[in-house]
Amino acid sequence: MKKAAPISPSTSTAARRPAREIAPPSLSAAARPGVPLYKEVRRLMVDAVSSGEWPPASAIPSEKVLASRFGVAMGTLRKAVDELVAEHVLIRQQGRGTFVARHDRARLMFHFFHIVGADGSKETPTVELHAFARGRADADEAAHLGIAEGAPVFRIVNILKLVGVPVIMDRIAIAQARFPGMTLTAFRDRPNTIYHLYQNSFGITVLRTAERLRAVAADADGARSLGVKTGSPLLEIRRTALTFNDEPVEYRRSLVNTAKHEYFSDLAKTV
Amino acid sequence: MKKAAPISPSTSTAARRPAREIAPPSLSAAARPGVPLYKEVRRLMVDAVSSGEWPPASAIPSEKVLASRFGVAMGTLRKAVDELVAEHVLIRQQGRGTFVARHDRARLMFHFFHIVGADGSKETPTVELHAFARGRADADEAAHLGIAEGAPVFRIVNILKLVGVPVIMDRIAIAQARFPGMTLTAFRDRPNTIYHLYQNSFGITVLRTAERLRAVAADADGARSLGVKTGSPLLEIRRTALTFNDEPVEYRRSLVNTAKHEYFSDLAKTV
DNA sequence: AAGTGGTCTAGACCACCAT
DNA sequence: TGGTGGTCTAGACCACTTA
Repeated sequence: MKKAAPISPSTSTAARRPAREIAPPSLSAAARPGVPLYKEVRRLMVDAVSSGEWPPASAIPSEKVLASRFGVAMGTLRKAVDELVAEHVLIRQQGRGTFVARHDRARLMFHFFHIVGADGSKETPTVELHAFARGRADADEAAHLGIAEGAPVFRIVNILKLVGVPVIMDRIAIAQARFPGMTLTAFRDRPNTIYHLYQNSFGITVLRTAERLRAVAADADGARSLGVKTGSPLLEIRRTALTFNDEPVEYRRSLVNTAKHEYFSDLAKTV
Repeated sequence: MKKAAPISPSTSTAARRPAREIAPPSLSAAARPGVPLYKEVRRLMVDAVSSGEWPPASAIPSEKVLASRFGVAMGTLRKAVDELVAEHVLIRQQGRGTFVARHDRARLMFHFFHIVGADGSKETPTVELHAFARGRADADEAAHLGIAEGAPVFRIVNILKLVGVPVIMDRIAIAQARFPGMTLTAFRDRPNTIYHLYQNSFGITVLRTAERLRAVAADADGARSLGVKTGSPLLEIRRTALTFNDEPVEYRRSLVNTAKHEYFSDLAKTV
């Protein structure tokens, strides 16, 4: 076995290790008792991604190389990669390699944009920045961002238009501590999606979201922004965007005019 | 190799087959070219479940037995089972066996009931049957049930109460052809959930749902049923419930009073 | 003690992509 | 042609449940 740094053949919890590795102390990362080897490999790979060793869109080393680097068999390495592919952290491409997932427009639309036309068609919205301000987190924002009440935040208001008609008003709150140096111009002039900006300029990758929805009556502000009468029913979405380890990074309150659009939830495969 | 009925070592598409199986014709089910072996195994297992050979809650044969029965290696068999477990068709229990998933109350609440309190807590609702009737599918129902307009349907109206307060009005439509012999009493006196009734009395297992949400103003009927004023904002959910092969089996329109509750969507792991 | 699923190994050949 | 991921094999030992 010419492997480099076997993670940890130590505990008797995981499956059989080769006999010639009965004793050697864990070299790089000690696996805790009860944790399968492939989970430990997975953790090391998440570290490599979130630390920036493997930046977005880059190709990671081949499975053969990684198996050797971690001192595990191909099957074990693949099981770790399988999980990260399922969570959209990595993307496999047969014949080409495995890549760190990048937040491009297609991914945003597919995974994080749930408003569709009445016929189920999904259009890309045009985004208009209406406000960018510094402030201090209120209780609601603090709770959902996992920060202290009164901690400094950025607040952004966007109006999203579909086929020229305003349909969604987004009010976004992010912690200033997580996005140091964020500016109005960075936000306004970004050539790509907002999650792409988070990822490329601040090293924050949004992996999943939790959303809570309710029907509300339009207040004066919402009514004006979306061109409906005060009191009209609007769909309110409160979204928390999460990164690695389920850490919250963005809190977004959206108002949606569902007269000609709707929210689509495909609680699909393998939830 | 003392395996029983190797699925199909025929085409050169899948990976290596043992040399001594170069020629033998496919015995039970011919795998089509380009289809991996484990997908074919998976298909056979789905057949066994949906045909009733493995009824709900029953233990399926052990992995060793199944690998032999299908003439594949354990790893291949496990890959097929992995998928069905991820889709909640099967449930693995270490040391006990693998079982066909059953529609009990816990599963309903976890996978198919998305209304939570303002604090995120989930309570089990009490269900009141308000109407049961035969009718003919309108265009909307026909489209979502995959049947012809005018085809016979059952229509059920339920009021769901949380802590004694009516919060949800469900209007359910199902094709009579799929639920022969369905009666008011079967519906009213079921000791378990409605999906449990579908599964046990009609052999229909609901696997997943697609939901479309919008905010609407309460009409007279909805307002009366939910105890709110006409015109109040209500959350409308239109749900299509699907079984194997994504066949629609139930179309449900719900109205939800989201004054003190909300819809929770955890577009979580591995969507 | 026997049987089940859970993890892991150390390979093999295949399909695909880039060169 | 060489390298990548995709599939598959034939085992092993471990952890857990049940009897």
